[in-house]
Amino acid sequence: MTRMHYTRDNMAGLLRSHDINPTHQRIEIAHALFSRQEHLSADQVMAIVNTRHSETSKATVYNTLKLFLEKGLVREVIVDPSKVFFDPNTSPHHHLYEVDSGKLSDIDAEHVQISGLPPLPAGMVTEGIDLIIRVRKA
Amino acid sequence: MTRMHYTRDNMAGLLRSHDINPTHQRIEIAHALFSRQEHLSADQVMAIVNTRHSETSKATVYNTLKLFLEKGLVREVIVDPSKVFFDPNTSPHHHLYEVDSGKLSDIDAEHVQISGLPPLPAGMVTEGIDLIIRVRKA
DNA sequence: TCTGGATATTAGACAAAGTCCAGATTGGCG
DNA sequence: CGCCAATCTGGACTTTGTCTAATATCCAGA
Repeated sequence: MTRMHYTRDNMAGLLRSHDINPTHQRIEIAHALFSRQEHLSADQVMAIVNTRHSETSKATVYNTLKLFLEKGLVREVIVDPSKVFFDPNTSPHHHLYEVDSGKLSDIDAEHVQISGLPPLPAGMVTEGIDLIIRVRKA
Repeated sequence: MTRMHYTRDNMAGLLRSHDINPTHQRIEIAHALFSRQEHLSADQVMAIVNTRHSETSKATVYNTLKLFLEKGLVREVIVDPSKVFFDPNTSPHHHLYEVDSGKLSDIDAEHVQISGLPPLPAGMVTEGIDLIIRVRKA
């Protein structure tokens, strides 16, 4: 994958390619996530988007993040009981969570192998596998 | 491990062996979790404990569950962004989460192998590895 | 250009999970 | 019995997220 700049113009294209109508607010929110390539909570997204010029409401931030999720533009990471993180990296990967600091980082799934899992219950399909390594200072 | 009955008397012993003062409320809460061998949320624990005679306050339920957690009596399972589950099974195992129904079940870790993980950051130790298989109806 | 309707956004009320605190209860022990 | 520490309690509070009804925006077609 070629490196690209996460300009707002490119965001519009990205949204369109995921079948999302690229409105002003959606572009700002996508830009917040993708230009940072970081895991952000809804709160953080709202803070970032609202330091820039245009104001975006809480409802829109939540609506938009949910929309991005449905359209496969971002992934949800559930590591902290108090808030959900949104991850602009949708390629297969796992997570390393530093419990003390709350820092969350990616582990590329390419070399990780999980074997010996029992068969799924009948009529079920895997929606996703979340592997979280929780670490703390020694 | 021999099968045992999770009587309230046995709960007192269990608590003591984990360095927890076995009060009336704590025994009831432990009993709720261990006699069912199920994953329960704080809400569910409170509901169960309060259908029986003695009333236990919300604060006590939360305090007690946190205490059990610190003392290694239960494990925390974070799969649902809206509530934490407490797991009386502390032996190494993973989880299967049925997204639609919210049903959560155990996967014995004995035969599951996870390989190829990168080394931990310097000065960090693993606190736990959470593997969650999210499934849904086909 | 004007208009209608679909889509998107908004403020703010609301809900649910969890925390916090100051006062009341309990229980063990001398 | 009376004391002290540990525990428990109700209720106010915080935070994350949802809902709703009203408004704004956009665009296609006349």
